[in-house]
Amino acid sequence: MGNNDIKSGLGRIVQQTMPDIVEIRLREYLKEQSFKPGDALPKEMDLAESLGVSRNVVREALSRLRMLGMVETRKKRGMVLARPDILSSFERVLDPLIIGESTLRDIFEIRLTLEVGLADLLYLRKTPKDVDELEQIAINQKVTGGRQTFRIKNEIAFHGKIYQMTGNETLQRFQSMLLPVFGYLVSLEKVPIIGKVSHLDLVNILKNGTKEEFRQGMLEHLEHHFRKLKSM
Amino acid sequence: MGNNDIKSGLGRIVQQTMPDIVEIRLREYLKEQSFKPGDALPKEMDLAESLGVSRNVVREALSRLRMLGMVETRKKRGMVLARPDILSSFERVLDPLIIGESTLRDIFEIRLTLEVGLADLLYLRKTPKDVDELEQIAINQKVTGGRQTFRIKNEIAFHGKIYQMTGNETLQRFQSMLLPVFGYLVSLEKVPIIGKVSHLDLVNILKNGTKEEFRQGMLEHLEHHFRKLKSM
DNA sequence: TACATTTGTTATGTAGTACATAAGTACTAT
DNA sequence: ATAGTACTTATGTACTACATAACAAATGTA
Repeated sequence: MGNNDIKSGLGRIVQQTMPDIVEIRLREYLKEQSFKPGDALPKEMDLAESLGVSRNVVREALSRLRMLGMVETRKKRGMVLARPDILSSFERVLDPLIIGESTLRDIFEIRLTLEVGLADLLYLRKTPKDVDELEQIAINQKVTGGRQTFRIKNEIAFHGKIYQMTGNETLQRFQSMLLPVFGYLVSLEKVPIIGKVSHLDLVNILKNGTKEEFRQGMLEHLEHHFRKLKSM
Repeated sequence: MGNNDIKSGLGRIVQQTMPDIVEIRLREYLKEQSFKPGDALPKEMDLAESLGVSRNVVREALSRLRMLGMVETRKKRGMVLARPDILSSFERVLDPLIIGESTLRDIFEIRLTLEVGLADLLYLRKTPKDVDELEQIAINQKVTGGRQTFRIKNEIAFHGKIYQMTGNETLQRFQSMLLPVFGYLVSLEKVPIIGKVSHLDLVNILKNGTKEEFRQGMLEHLEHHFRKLKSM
């Protein structure tokens, strides 16, 4: 067994520092006291005193919560619990160069899973206007044709539009922040392969076909990706 | 137009503090210099001097990156860039009591989307052993029967097992950290409704049926949830 | 020479003080 | 009563000091 196995199996023992502890305590405190967005928090000095640490440490912990959007601070008025944006924290660590290869593949699979599963939301919320716009994108692709950069841009536009049509804002933002990851993966491909079902085919299904047909169509559109997964 | 519209439309102008700026600068720095996991960072004092800020500010920024798992610090050895766990940062802000209602619904939809789309991965990776275990869970449910707490626990076990069977670790962890959210949503339900397709039905499809049948089965299993979405 | 122990150096971790700044609050004058 | 002023207070930033851990070098011993 190589050294790598040990590392990934055990992970490093990280000595908890005071800010770590204070961060956790603060989270617990906010929960226990069932703070709601808008409520005011005690001031830094009081917290430091209660916890028996320096103001410095408290500030580090607060800085973290602030970064996550859990609290906002204003001079003199003190701190207020806020409603964090769940995805912004996610975005911060999502860099294809930093995250590991297995995670990269996981994320790719999740995308495929989502797009095949999207059919129901799509048929629930799609509007004729949306479908028209999607068609325009698909047509544009056919016109501009093969060139690589255009192809990728259009690919993004098409699939992005589909996510947007679901009316699920979180999903949409999730997809948009995954784009760099896919861009990275596509750049690794040497020869771009085109699926059996084209974007225009998908649009036509959306116009006249059923949910099941769309799912099947999307599946075939993405099929070569799934084939690649099989061999991994 | 009510005050609420203004608030949600504009959002608060947040004055950027020095730690905010330093955090961003550090990220840029890491990217530009194309640091790889394991590489050593400059020491705090050097950073503070280069950036023209106090060590305090640098430490706050570093504390944030440390929380996200982007850097690890060890006494004397300095800091090294680490491979962040993309989901742990996510987990920190995922509290059903804090996140807004619309986001809650979005997440719920994402779960449904995922589970319907899972079929392909599932058929790609499932083993007879997995299917047996899943069957056991489904049988247990039938035996223990109706009691509420058991029912929920079993529901979690069943769907959790399915995620596990996909072999996608990220997906699995994602699901497990969403559990509190669903627990919260279920607790809001007054009368639990059972889908047309039971867990045992799904197991049988997994044994003898096709991917398409499974997708259809899962869809009907979750159908009452989709119905609820329609009326929102 | 090889190994164990001690000492020293250095970078991070924590505490504490000081002051700037912004945002309320109370008070005053027209 | 309103406008303007002075005061108060909590956060933001800087600086100093020292504890602690980890590595490095030097010293001592077999």
